[in-house]
Amino acid sequence: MARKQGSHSDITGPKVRDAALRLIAQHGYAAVSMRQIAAEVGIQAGALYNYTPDKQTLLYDLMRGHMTDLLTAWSLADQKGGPMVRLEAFTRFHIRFHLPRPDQVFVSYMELRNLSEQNFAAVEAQRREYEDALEGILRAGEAAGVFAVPDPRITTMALIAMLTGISNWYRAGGRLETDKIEAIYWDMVRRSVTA
Amino acid sequence: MARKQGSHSDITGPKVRDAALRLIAQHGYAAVSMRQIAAEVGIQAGALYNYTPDKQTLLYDLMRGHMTDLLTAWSLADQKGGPMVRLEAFTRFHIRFHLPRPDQVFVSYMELRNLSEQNFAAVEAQRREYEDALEGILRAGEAAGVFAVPDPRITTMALIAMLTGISNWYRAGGRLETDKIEAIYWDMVRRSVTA
DNA sequence: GTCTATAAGTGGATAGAC
DNA sequence: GTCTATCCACTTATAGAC
Repeated sequence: MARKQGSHSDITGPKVRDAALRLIAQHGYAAVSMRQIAAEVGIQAGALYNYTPDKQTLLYDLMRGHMTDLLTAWSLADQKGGPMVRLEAFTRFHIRFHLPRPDQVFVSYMELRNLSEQNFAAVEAQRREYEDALEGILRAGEAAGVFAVPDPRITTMALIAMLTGISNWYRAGGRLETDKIEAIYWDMVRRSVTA
Repeated sequence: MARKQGSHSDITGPKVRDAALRLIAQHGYAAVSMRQIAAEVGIQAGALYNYTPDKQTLLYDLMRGHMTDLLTAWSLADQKGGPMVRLEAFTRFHIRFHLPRPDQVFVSYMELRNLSEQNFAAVEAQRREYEDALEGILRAGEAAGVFAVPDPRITTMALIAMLTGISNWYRAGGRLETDKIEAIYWDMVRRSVTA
């Protein structure tokens, strides 16, 4: 189907988000200008405002979208079964989901303070929902006598920090395959919650 | 000893660094202006340049100073003894050093990308030195048969991420005492490196 | 949908008076 | 050592032509 010259909203929209994500991950939200994003896309700065009402909303959409993707993917990956099975599923899921998305991880953990109060609250609620998924698994395991976890909330924060920290050093094509990384971390997670 | 009016370099210098640290931790390096820092100190923006040649150097001094303090403190806290003793010392030291310094931790981990290439290399070398201290303990324990650590480098990164992550949720005066937090994390660390 | 032009304001940094 | 005043590059966002 023929399309009018200059009408590219269906392709330019994603390009704007991609460029914004890459540039913000590299330089930070405050350090990136709308002109830089526009230049990366190949348009003028004014045209960006066809795709976002303002810069703040652009950041919010990136972070909100990442968390929504994460929660949706986990709801599909969550296993039926005992706490040990579910904890292994969570561990492997977290690694597999985050490793291919270094820019999203970086932006989602570094730019929280640049969200407006309302936008921060919304993203924080999503993060809490994800943390609660792990905490629920730990509590189920503690109740079943499979885990020895004196403080499930603290252990949740400790495990998520440990797993998310992979993104600080992992580089695609590096020394270790994803499978090997999963195995090493699952080993540590399992040992740290069992007596 | 009498002092000339308006001559306050010995007190203004620290006030500039304190204000910069607090503001950068809260809003981010790129989002904080020299005018804001000056206002926080109670001077005009131009006077800041008596204490730093430029904004970049101010950030570098904060991060460099924090890492120097960390390395110096660890060199004093490092225990003689077996790997288990030293690992516990490292774990408790890391927590005790970082918890009272939330702003330094935040800035040192979030603003790396805003350092110039040279400044980044210098800070990164200090961070590597600290990581290597832990890695050395893990390797000694593996060699002695005390630990079961298949990949000491990965375990180093995992443990530091887990411990540093405390700063993401810890608030002074919260539910848990520092001693209790130390105990919970040392328990997890110990279990995760032993078979 | 994209462009050019522009409004209105802020950024880091410097000069020179005191 | 601190001030005021200033330079000028750069910021987000909008208006209106095409």
